[in-house]
Amino acid sequence: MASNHLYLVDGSGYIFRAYHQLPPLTNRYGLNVGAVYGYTAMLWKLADALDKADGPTHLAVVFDKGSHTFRNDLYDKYKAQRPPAPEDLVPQFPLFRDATRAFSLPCIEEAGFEADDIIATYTMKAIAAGWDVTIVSSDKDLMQLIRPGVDMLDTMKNERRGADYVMGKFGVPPEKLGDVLALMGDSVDNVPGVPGIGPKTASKLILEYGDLESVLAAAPAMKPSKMRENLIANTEMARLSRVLVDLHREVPVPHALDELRLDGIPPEPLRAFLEDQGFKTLLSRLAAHAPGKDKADPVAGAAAGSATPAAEVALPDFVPLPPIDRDAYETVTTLERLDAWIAESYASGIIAIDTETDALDSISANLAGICLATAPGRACYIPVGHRSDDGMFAEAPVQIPLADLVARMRPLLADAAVLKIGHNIKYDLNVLKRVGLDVAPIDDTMVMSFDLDAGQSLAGHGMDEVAQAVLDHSCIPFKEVAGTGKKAISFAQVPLDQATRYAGEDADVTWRLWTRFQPRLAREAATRVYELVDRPLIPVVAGMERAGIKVDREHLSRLSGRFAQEIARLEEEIHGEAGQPFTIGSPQQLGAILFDKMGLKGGKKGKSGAYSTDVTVLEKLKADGVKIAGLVLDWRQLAKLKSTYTDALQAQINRDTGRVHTSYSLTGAQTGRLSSTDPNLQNIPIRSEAGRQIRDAFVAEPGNVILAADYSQIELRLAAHMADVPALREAFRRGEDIHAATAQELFGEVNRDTRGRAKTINFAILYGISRWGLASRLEIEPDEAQAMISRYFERFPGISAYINETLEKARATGFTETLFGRKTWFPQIKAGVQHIRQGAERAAINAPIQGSCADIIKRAMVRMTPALEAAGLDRVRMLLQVHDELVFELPEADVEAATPIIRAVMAGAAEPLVSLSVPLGVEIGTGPSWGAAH
DNA sequence: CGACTCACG
DNA sequence: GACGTACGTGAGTCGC
Repeated sequence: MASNHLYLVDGSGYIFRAYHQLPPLTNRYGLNVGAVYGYTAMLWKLADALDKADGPTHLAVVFDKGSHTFRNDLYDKYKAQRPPAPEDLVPQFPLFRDATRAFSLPCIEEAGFEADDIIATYTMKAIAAGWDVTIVSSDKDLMQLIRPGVDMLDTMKNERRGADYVMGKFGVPPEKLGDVLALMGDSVDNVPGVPGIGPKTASKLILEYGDLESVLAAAPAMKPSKMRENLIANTEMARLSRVLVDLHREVPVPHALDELRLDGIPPEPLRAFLEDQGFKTLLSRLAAHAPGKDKADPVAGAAAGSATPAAEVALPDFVPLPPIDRDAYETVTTLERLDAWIAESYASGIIAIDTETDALDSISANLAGICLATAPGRACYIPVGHRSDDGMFAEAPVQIPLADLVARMRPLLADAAVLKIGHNIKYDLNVLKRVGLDVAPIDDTMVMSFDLDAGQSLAGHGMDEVAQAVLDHSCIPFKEVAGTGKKAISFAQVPLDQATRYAGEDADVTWRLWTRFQPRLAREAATRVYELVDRPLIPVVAGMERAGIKVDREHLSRLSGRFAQEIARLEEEIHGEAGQPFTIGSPQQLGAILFDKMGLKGGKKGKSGAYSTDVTVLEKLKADGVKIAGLVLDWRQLAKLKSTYTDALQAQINRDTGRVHTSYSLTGAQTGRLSSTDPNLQNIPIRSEAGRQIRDAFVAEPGNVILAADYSQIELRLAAHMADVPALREAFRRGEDIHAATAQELFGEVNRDTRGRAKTINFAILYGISRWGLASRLEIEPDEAQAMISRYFERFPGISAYINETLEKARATGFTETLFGRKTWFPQIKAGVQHIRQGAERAAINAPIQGSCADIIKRAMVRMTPALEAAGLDRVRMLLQVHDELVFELPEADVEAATPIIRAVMAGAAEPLVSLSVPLGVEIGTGPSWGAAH
C-alpha cells in the first residue's frame, strides 16, 4: 500500500504572492479580486498535481488568523513594524477562505497561532504516523521542519526543497536553522537577533559552536571584536529570538489527520464560486475538466448541485477526551513493564508525572512511587517505597528497587524531547532531585491555571478544584485512600491497587488539564507571563526550597527564654491591674475586662458584636493614660514573637540539613506574588527591636555571609512609570527622597510632619485610596483627607488618569494586567453591593503595580544563577525571596565580585521586555546574619 | 473551623 | 440613610 502523503499549504503565503503578481481585477460586486483570482489559479495548479506519484493523499490549507499571537505576548514588537495589509487586499480576505472551500479543501486557522505553527503541528503528527509531508511554501521559518520524509514545494519556481537546499542557502542542516535564524534576526517580522550578525556570520558561528547556547556561552572567550560585544550585550535578545523563531508544534488542531483525506475535487461548489466571481477563463477550464482530474469525474459530476462544502472549520474548543477510568491504570512491578512504559513515554513525547510520598513537604518526604501518564486515559503507577499495610508485620509488596527505577528513569526525565507535565511540579522536582533525578523540560498545569485564571471564582489552583472546574471531574479525595485523623496512614502504606487508582488519576487528570490549558495560553495572551516569567521560575524556586537557610537554634532558644520571663512578669502586672486573673490572649475576655469591668470607652465593633481590642484600640487607650492597655500591647508583642517565631521556628529546623526549608507557593497570591508557608519566611519580624533580634538567628555557614538585596521603593517607582507622573519620575531619576519630594509638591515645605503625611498618602495611592481610610490613618477629618487627595491628583494628574483607566479596563474586560501581561480577574468589580464593589476596585488599582513588581523580581530570580555562574560565582546561593528582597548565602571572598552582578540583574530585570522610564534602585548589605545584612 | 490578631512587603 | 474602609499574604490562639 502506498503510504500517505500530506500536503500542507501555507495559504497566507499564497495570498501575498498572488497579490503581488497579478493585475487588479474587479468582480461583479465592484470588489477588487485580483489576488483572489491569482490565489484560485494557484490552487488549481496545485490540484492538478494531485494524481502525480508524489501528489497528496491528504491536504489542508492553513491560514493566519488575526494578527495577535502568542509571539506578541513574548515580544511586543514582534511583527510590529510590518506595514498593514494593502488597502485593496483587506476586503479580499474572506474570499480566500471561500475559494478554498470552493475546492472542497479544509481551511484551518487558529486564533493565537500563526499558520506556521499549525503546519508544524500537523507535520509532527504526520511524521509520528509514518506519513510523508510536503509543505507548500517558500517561508524560511518552515524550513526548520525539513527532514527525511518532509520536504517543501515552491510552486512558483516549481522546485522541491530538502535538507540540501537548506545546507546550500544557510550552511547548516534544517535542525540547526532555528539557531541561525535566532542569531541573524528577521527585519520583516522584527525578530531582533543580534545586531551586526547576518546569515553568513550566524551560520559560521552555529557551525563552529554547535548551537545558540554554545555560541552565547563561548562569547566572552572570543577575541575582542564588535561581534563579541554584540553577542554579550544581546544574549537575552538572542534567546528571545530563538523562542520567537521556534515553531509551536502542539497547536490544538481541529481535525485529525484522517479528516484531511482528499478524494478528488468535485465540480461543485467550485463552479458556483467561479461563476459568482466572474472568473471566466477558469470556468471554461472547469467545463473541460475539473482540476486534479485528467478527465471529468462521473461520480463527482453526478453529485453536482448537491455537494456539501468542505467541513466548515468551526474550531472546537475541546479535543474530546475519553472518560476517566480508574480501573484502567497499570501497577508496574517488573523491569520489563517499566521499560515498556518508558518506551511509550518517548514515543508520546509528552508525559504527565506525579510523585507520591509519605509526607507533605518535599524536603523531608520519602518517595513512595511515581506515576506516569503518556496520554489521556493511559497511566501507570510505579511503587518503590511502599511498606506493608500495617507498617510492621505484614510483608511489604513486591516492587522495583529504587536504584533500578532511578537508573532507568534518568535519561527519560532529562530528555529535552520529552515534555514532563506536573500539577505543582515544583514538589516533584524536589522529591526526585533528592533521589538523584533531574527533570526537564517541564510544564505545570497549576501555574498555567493560575496564569490564566488568577482571581476567578476558583479559590485555589489545586488539582481537585481545577479538575472539577475544567473537566467537571471529582478526584478521589486523599482522605479516602489515606484515612483521616489519628487513623491516617501514609501513602507508603496504601495498598497498591488503591494507590494506583489514586495516583493514576492524578497523572491522567494532569494530562487532560494540559490539553485544556495549553491552547488557552496563546489564545488568551498568557504566553508571555507563563513562558518568560513563571515557567522558568519553577526550578529556581525549587532550588531555593532545597537550599533552605541555616537557623541558629541556641539563639532562638535564648530569645524564647527571655521572652518567657518578660511575658510572665507582664501577665502578673496585667492581672493586678485588672483585679483578677484572665486569659490575656482571649480578645473576648480582654474586652470584657476593659470595657465591662473597668468601664473604659471604646465601643463595640464587628458583626460578632464582640469588643475590638486590636492595636489601634489599645494604642488609643494607652494614649489616654490607661496603664493596662500598654501592658497588654507589650504582652501581645512578646507572646506573638515567642509562639510564632522563636518557638515555632526551632521546630522547623530540618534534622538532616540543620536548616529551615520554607515552601513557596507560585499560585497563592492573586497578584502574582509568591507566598511562603511551613514556615512563612516572608513575615519574619524587622520593624520592632525585639522582633529584629529574631532575624539574627538566620545565619550563614562558617566562612560565608548573608547578603540581602532590596529594591528600594519599587512599587512607587512602578507607579511613577505606569501612571506616567513626570514629577515623581524625575525625583527618582535624581535619586531624591521620594516622600520628601512628595511633601514639597503637596505642602510646599519639607519637615518631619509633612514628609510623614506624604509617605502615608503615597502608600494610600498604591492601595486605592478612600477619604475615610486616609482620614483614619492621618487622624484628620474625611473632608481634610479629601482635600489632600484632590491636591495629590492635581499635582500628579497621571495618577488619577491611571486609576480611571485601570478601573474602566477592569469593568470592561473583568481583569487588570501587569506590565508583563499578567492578568488578575476581578469578578466583583460590578457587584451591586457597594462595599464589595469598592473593595474590588481598590484591589484592581493595586494589582497591576504589586503584580508588575512581582514579575520583575521573578525575572531577576530566573536570571540570577546563570549570571553568577557566568562570572564563575557558582558558590553563591539564592535562599529567600521576600517580595522586594532577595537573600543570598555566599563565601565571604565572593562578596565583592557578586555584589555588582546581583545589583545589575535586579536593576535590569524588566529589560528587554519592558523599558522603564524610572531607574530601579537596589540596596545591598552583608553580614553574618540576615539581621546584620540589613 | 471561623474570628481575631499581628508578623511581613 | 447607615455602614465601615487601604493592597497582598500566613500563622497562632481562642472558643464554639
